[in-house]
Order: sequence, then C-alpha cells, then structure tokens
Amino acid sequence: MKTIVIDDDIYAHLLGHTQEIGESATSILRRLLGLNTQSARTSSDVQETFDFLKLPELFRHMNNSQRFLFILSWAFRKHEKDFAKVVSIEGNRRKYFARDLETLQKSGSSVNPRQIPDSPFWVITNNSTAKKCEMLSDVFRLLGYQPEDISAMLRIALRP
Amino acid sequence: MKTIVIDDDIYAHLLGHTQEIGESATSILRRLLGLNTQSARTSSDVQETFDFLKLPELFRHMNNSQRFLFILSWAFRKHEKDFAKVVSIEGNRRKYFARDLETLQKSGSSVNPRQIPDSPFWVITNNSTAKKCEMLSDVFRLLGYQPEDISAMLRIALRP
DNA sequence: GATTCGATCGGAGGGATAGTTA
DNA sequence: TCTAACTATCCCTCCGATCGAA
Repeated sequence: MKTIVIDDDIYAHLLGHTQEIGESATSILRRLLGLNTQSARTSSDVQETFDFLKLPELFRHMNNSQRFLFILSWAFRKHEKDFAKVVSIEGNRRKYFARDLETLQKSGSSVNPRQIPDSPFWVITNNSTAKKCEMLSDVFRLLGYQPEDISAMLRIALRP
Repeated sequence: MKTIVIDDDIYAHLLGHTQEIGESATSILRRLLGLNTQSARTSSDVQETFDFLKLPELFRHMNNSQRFLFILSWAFRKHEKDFAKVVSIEGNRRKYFARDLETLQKSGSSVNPRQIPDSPFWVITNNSTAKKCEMLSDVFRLLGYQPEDISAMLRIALRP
C-alpha cells in the first residue's frame, strides 16, 4: 500500500465515480484507469475479467436493455483503442454498430438505436435477448476474450 | 489537498506514466483521467446525509421509477425500525404504503403497486413525478430529516 | 374558486416470435 | 425443399402527464 497526495478536484472526481458506498480509492482508480486485477494474477474467474459483475447492486435495478448498454459502455471504456472493430458486426442488411445514429436508421426500420453511454458509438436494440447475447459475444470475441469467459459472463449478466 | 491510500500496483502504474522527473501524483492522474481544468468542487452536506447521491454511476442508468424505489429501499435499510411509520402516508382514498400488495390494490384502481426492494413494504407507483417527490418528502420528514435537505436531495435524485 | 387527489390513457420501451431471406 | 439466420412487426408492460373528480 502506498499513500499519495492529490488535489481536491481530483479527489472529488474520484468520489463522483464511486459505484458502491464506501468504495476504496484503489478500487475506483482501478476501474477508471482500466486496470484489471491482472497485476495481482491472471485469474480465469469471470468476476476478475468482467469486474462489473462485482457490482450486483447496480445490476439488480437494471433491465436487460440497460444492462446491455452498460456492458457495452464498460467495453468501450476498457478497450477504447480497439472498440471501433465492433462496427464490423452486422446482419445481412442491418448495421448493428456505428459511429452515428443515421447509419443505423438507414440500415433497417425500427432498429431502435441507442447511444452507448459515454462513447461515440451507437447500437441497435430491437432484438431478442438471445440476439443481444450473440451481439455481446461477438463484441468480446473481437476484443480478445475467451469464449468460455464470455458465455459465463452472459449467463450472469443478462436475465433469461 | 487530500491523502488517499492505493495498492502498490496502481502506484506502479502511475509511476510508469510519469512524464517529468518528479511529476506529482496529481499531475499524472489529471492527465490519465483526462482532467485538464482545475475545477475544485466543494463536497455537499446533502451527499453526506443521503450517501446514495455519491453513486451517480448507478443513478444515471435508472429511470425515475427505479430511482424512486431505490431511494425507498435505501430508507428502509437505514431506518428499519421506524420505517413502519410510512404506512400513515395516504391520500383521501388510496393507501400509498402497505405491508402487502392487497391493501394497496383494494384502496384504488391501477395503483401499480411495487415491492420496495429488500423490504416487506409495498408502494403505489401510478403517480406523476411531482407526486413521487411529495411522497418521498413525506417519508423522509417522518424519518426526521430536514425539509431543506430533503428538497435538495430530490432536486438531484429525481429527473424533472 | 382554489387546491389536492385519482386514475385514465397516450406514448415509449422491451423483446418474443412470426414472417422473411439467404 | 429444408434449415438457419435475420428482420421488424406487434403485443405487452411500464411510465407518468394530464384532466376530471372531490
């Protein structure tokens, strides 16, 4: 453990990103800086890889659509550099991801596009839960995650 | 200035992003977190009283109804002993709170009752946002909070 | 009148599934 | 023709502003 001194506004910024009451500075920073507990050890535990699974309090008040968007938002934050890859995920006619609303709207009707929170990307949303799972699978596969980890995560993260 | 304690690996990570010899932790963090401007913010009293306001990350993914229920759930956890008082909050005909679904259903039509998460209490939900605010006001007044604190909290917690 | 209360109903959101296409 | 994958219609639930009743 180390002790550091920081300006008040930085401190306030950290507080503003608390996700659990009483969350430690370390925990907040770990999330904001996109650091897994990798440094400690690479664990195959799903909760280590997908650290948002450690926030059941947050998830239990969300429906599948909100979770879907939240997970994508997390993925963007964690893989800002690589995330653009996801625009290659698409159907026969519909685009699933895009940098702008119009691209999605033009690619189909009633696609129900939503912006991925805190990102410049948009997703379509008019899909069954099964399809949402496939889409998330594709996203995380592209980002380099293992199939077993992904499906384990989805089983926890999305309601049947 | 604030002092925080962080894990060694986070500290190492910060050191690894030093751009000048002897650069301060604050300076590194400011860069890594994308905060260029100094915007010192004073921590509010309201956030101390209603500590769930420190969880904007959670709240921003919720709609007013979910927030309404979440706040009631928080109030129950915090005042488990006194919470039963809230059943005295009611309209002319409708019951607003009860220990069971039926009481609420019988007291009106389409009251849209929901269980307050992790509590044995139920609330009606078919109300305008303004009415939801009044209900929360009444709850917290009964629980001994100050009117100014309550309305300050509501201004933050429920979307207009 | 003025104000509070109730609950109808329009609108949005969610997503299963029927229908279509490859 | 059959099957698998994809699309988007459409029903249902949820939300809560608004208007009529008290």
